[in-house]
Amino acid sequence: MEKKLMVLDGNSIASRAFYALPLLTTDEGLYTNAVYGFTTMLLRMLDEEKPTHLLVAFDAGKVTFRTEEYKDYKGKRLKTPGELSAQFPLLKELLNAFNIKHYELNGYEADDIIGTISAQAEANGFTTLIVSGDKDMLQLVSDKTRVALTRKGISEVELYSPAEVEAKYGLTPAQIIDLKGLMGDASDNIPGIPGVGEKTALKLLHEFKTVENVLDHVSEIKGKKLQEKIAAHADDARMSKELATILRDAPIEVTLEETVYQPYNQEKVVSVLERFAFKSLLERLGLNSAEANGAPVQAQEEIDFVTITEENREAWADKLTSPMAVMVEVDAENYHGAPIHGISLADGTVRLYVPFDQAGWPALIKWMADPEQKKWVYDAKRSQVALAWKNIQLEGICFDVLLASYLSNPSETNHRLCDVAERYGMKLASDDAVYGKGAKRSIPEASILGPHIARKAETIYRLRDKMDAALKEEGLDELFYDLELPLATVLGDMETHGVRVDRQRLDEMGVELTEKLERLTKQIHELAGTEFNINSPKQLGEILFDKLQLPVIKKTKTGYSTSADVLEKLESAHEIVPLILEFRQLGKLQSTYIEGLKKEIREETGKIHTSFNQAVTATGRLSSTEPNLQNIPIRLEEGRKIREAFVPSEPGWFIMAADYSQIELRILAHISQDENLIDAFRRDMDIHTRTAMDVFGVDEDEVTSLMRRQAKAVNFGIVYGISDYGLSQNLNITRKKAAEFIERYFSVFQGVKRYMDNIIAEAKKNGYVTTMLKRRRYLPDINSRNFNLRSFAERTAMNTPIQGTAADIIKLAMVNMAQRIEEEKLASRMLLQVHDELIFEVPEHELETMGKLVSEVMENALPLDVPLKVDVNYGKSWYEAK
DNA sequence: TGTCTCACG
DNA sequence: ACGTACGTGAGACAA
Repeated sequence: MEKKLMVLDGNSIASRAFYALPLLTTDEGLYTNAVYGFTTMLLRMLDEEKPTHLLVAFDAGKVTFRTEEYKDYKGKRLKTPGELSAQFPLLKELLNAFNIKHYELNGYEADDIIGTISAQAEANGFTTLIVSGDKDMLQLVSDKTRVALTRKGISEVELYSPAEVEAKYGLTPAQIIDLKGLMGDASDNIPGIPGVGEKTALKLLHEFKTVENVLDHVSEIKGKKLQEKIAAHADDARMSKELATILRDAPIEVTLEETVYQPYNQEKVVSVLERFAFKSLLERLGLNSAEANGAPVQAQEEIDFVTITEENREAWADKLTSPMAVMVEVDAENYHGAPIHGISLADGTVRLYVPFDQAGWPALIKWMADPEQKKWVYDAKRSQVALAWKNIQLEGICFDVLLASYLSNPSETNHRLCDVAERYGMKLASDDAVYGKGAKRSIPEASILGPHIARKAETIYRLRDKMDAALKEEGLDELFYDLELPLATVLGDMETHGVRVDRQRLDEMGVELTEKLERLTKQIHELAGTEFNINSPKQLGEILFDKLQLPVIKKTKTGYSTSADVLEKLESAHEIVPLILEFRQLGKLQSTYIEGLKKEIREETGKIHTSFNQAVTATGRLSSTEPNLQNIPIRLEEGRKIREAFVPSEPGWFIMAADYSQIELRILAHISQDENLIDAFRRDMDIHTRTAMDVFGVDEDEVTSLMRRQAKAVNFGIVYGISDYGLSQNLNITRKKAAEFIERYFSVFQGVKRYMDNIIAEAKKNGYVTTMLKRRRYLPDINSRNFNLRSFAERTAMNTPIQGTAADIIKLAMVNMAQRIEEEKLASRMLLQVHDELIFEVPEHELETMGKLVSEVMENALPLDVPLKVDVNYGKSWYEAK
């Protein structure tokens, strides 16, 4: 059998885990986050790699041969925090329980143990995988030895063979040492050459291969300053290289035979995991006998219910009461026109299951359509729309478990009924368990299906009071009852009505695009000198950067980046590049919008029926799927033409589009109370021009188009939670320049600055931020010691109240609009929402009324200290409504 | 299934 | 020094 050694860098992974995870403690007061993170990583790698031999290497003590040589080695490193160092004994205890060999050697680092054992492994025909968070390890990569580096804390690893090292750095593994020699390593206090960072070091190595060779050819290096620096620090470079070199022949006493990975004693492992309170790991290893092995399906309580038949239904008619939980079991993910298995009902005493062939039960039809009969459901819109396709009306919904769960934590992606139930201490079999997953999905026999659906209604019934209390507790009840719940009905009506799409128009555009794409394909293949798949980033990268030798601007995990911003920088480098950009643009139109949309036109109605998802985004926005009608092209004219195919569903009608102007910046003005920003909007100025005037200190007529463009980018940045790096990327300017813009912005808009500081402080204190309608988003990483996680949370804290309040406002406008259309008995219909705009179809004689009504309702949805402004346009298609 | 790319606000 | 703009969904490719 093939021998496979896995070596883990104990110190590196444990400290990565420590900084990536919150500081977990057990009841006894043990800190365990590093141990926990290390263990999950270990188990994952064991699972994926299935090694035959296994070793964990640790550093030993402060004094190593490297400190002897260079007293400042690791000199500036912050002391290991006590909360971390206390975890190493625990980690070793856990490794012992798992029967995993660990080793440390006085005077040497874990690196050297790893370097030595892997050298021995290579000599003995092993393949080796080294797991670490330290890039230095890449120098050990070879045909037989791979390195897995942790990414994003410890949640991912990136595997390196020689090819990946080459792809990422353009270096051989051995040259990694030279890289360190030149650039140094601040965390280990290895000096390198001052002023030489990764970019310069790579450039030098691509040309001269080694540190020694660089030093021998100083005079040939471009840049006088650089030459001087290198000459002055030649010894530093030599020493740095030496320090960075991992030993392959340390005097270790551990042998390969000792690292054989053997089965462990379950009792010992259980006792250690229990002491550390690693419940999820116990479960993962199947070690907490009862829960992990017993199927949850059996754990749920049996309930009594009656299945409605032709014969017994008369007797149950008067049991349909108010309130009652209703579960409409729809067969498919996409509920438009989908089959329905059945409907179950529960009111605490009565429990009914109505197979769908009994759905024509007159008492039920009447009860469902009666708005006075209160219904509690899971996913109101799904129930309403699926029934509407069967011409069954559902009214009177006054609780929705899905929406309640979403509001209680909009960052949660899983709101399945079974999981919500579990969070509230109840058991319910998952749909996956009952129906099967993927290819195995099937409808179970009636003796399983009926009880499952009946249990769902029962679960909804039991959840309602608890969830209602939870909503009130968090101040989310108004948002829920007055906004989200009524909105579900409005959205359901919009989806059911659908949008008329002119298939012929799409066909015509498709034919034109096909011709253009064929021409472009030929030209591109000719210029490349070979035929290849232009849609494959891999093949395209090879053509551009290997064959045609264009300069590499950016790389991805898997190879060269060929994204539009990279290609735009290469546009003048080769005539093939603009053709590829055009191919990409037209290809996207063809596949996603022409072909994609045509597939979504329903036979039954000749319309497209999207689904608005009301419970996915973390900010409170809607999203749209199958198809997504919130990303129909508009920015480029060729794409915008797609909108010509979106037409009214009645002859002679019009499409009307009403969009909020700068709603997010207006909200920012209101919540920050920035005087300058408020003034700008009260004067109804062009906000980007005004920003340019203030930031660049010029008069209105001196604002150039460049200045306005840059000011616009700054405004976007402000809304997103500004960072100098992000702005520099967007504007293609240096980070320093971007930082200057931001500083100048904040000196003029001091109220905005104050808001940004305050909202972050608030988030740190409360653990969440809120919108104007009290919608809440939790930010668990806001106090993280991991810079990346924390920064992300801070930007989110700045952005969410703005984006979320905009979502609140347009949702209010939608509910109000639907009500006004009904009250005023208008024929017009709301069709779509695209975050800051609403699309309607309107008969000619209602154009004037609707134009006024829409702007009135939208502008007054929520009064702010600045006016909200709405632009209304209409035309014979969505394209013309501009 | 994950990755890349790109469409929108 | 770290490595990023905020929020989405879909199609194509390559395992």
